[in-house]
Amino acid sequence: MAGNSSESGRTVAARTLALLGAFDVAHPRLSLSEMARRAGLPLATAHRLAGELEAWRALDRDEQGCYRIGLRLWETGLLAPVSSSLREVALPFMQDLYEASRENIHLAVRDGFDALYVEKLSGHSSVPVISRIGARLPLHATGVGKALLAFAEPAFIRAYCERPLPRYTRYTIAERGRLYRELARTQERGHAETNEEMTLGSTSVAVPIPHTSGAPTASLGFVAHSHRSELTGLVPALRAAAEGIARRLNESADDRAPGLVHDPSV
Amino acid sequence: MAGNSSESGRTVAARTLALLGAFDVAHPRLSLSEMARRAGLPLATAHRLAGELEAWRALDRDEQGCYRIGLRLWETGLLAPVSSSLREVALPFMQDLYEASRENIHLAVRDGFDALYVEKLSGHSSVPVISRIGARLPLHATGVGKALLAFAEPAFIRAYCERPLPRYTRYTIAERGRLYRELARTQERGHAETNEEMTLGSTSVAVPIPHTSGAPTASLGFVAHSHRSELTGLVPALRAAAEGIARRLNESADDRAPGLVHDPSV
DNA sequence: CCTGGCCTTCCGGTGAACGGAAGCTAACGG
DNA sequence: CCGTTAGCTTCCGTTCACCGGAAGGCCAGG
Repeated sequence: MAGNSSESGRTVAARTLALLGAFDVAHPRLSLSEMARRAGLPLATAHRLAGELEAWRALDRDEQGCYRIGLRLWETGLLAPVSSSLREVALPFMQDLYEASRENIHLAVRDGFDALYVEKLSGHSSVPVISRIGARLPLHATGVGKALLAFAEPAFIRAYCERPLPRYTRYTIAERGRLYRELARTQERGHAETNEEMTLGSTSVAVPIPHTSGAPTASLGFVAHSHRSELTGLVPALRAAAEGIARRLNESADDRAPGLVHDPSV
Repeated sequence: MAGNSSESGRTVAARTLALLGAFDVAHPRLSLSEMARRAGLPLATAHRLAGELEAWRALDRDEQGCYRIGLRLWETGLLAPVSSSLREVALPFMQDLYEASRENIHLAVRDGFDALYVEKLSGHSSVPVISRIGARLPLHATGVGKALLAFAEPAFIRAYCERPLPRYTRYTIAERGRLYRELARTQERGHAETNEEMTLGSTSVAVPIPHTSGAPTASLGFVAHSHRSELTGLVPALRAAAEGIARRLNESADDRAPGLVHDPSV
């Protein structure tokens, strides 16, 4: 920065992004002071930068003057491949699965050490689940998570298991050795299963969405009440959908290769 | 800025946001040079700022080095009220409507002079439509758009009609006087209808989602093939859903009022 | 080997950015 | 009515982060 910056070496861009980073699921609505405190910025600086974000509509203000994430940022975020490609392709398949089963359906990708939920369909008849679009849940205790983890590169699996494995219920597989065995079984079967490992009373199955080269980038799964045990019967349908999604994803990737840049407006 | 800035008066924050603004639906994937050109920035500047955006994961790079919107920006965008409140509340109602009708269902809000599509459900049996989550379509030629326009403040209606009204098909109501009459009829009926006004072969009905005070903030509508004329029969279901959504939205707004800031993590 | 397109790194001058302090507004209580 | 508190907004002199032309790298195509 310039001037009497208290903390040298922090760029304007980084401070601006820190303001956006002050928002999270528990804090989707912040006053200027809260935002400044959470971003670690002096009030006057936060005020100036927030003004610029507001002008671009990355932030909005409600009647009380509190800041919220703005429409333009939401719109821009929709351009991320995870939404514009993956979600777009997967949604019709997920609706088919929903109509056939009436159970919760999740689509997740791996991001760092988390399963990131990209889409979720659920009706009134399905079990209420804690997931939510944009939610991050652990790889070792969810169906979609285990499907992502079991088919990841061995080095990643090892790295994941080295870390502490939080326990959510008494059924969570929180011991390294048991998790390795569970992942090996998942690889053999070709699909992941969970039983009350994240939430008591819920059971799930999931399959990876294959990728042409290497580890899967996404996974697809059902969650239901644990007393309904026919979930494994839905695995073939799940696998067919996953393969359909993979095929469509590769097609659109090929589309892109020859032209490299097709830019109608320039 | 500092230094030998060619264009004075443009702040770093504004340039950073201009880089994000270089992306749109037709350009979700940009090389550094394209991004710089579209943002109106010198290459070296764009390179530096893009590096900061990438570090925060507001941008990602693919195998070829091209930039795309990053996961973190997508995640942050989900915190916008339009997604975290409106969409979350409306989705179960929309699924009910879909199961009962098997038609396309749209949820839109007004943003400036556009209808902004917030959510869309459609099955394989429904007509393919041009809408897409995040799409912007005109207020005078779509069902959800007319529902938003007809129940807006009179001053806004006048301002909208002053502007040129683009024509999309020979059925588009592109004349000011006819549009006024159509909006009056929409107000009396309490719901909007369109007939091939945006797309030949498609018809739609829509209702506003009432707001405690003043103009509706959102609207909900069906789109179907125009030869299926029973769409008006679905209006009561649509209206019931809109009222349900409005009630749930007001409840959650009330939750917020007493505590003003309920912040479990601080 | 040369050429063209694109990405990345370097570096010195300078004006945009910084943030403490003061002013402002609103709500509350005595 | 006025003192107090809490939060937002504005002001302004100092200074260092930013700027971007230029040079260097890299790759593919001729």
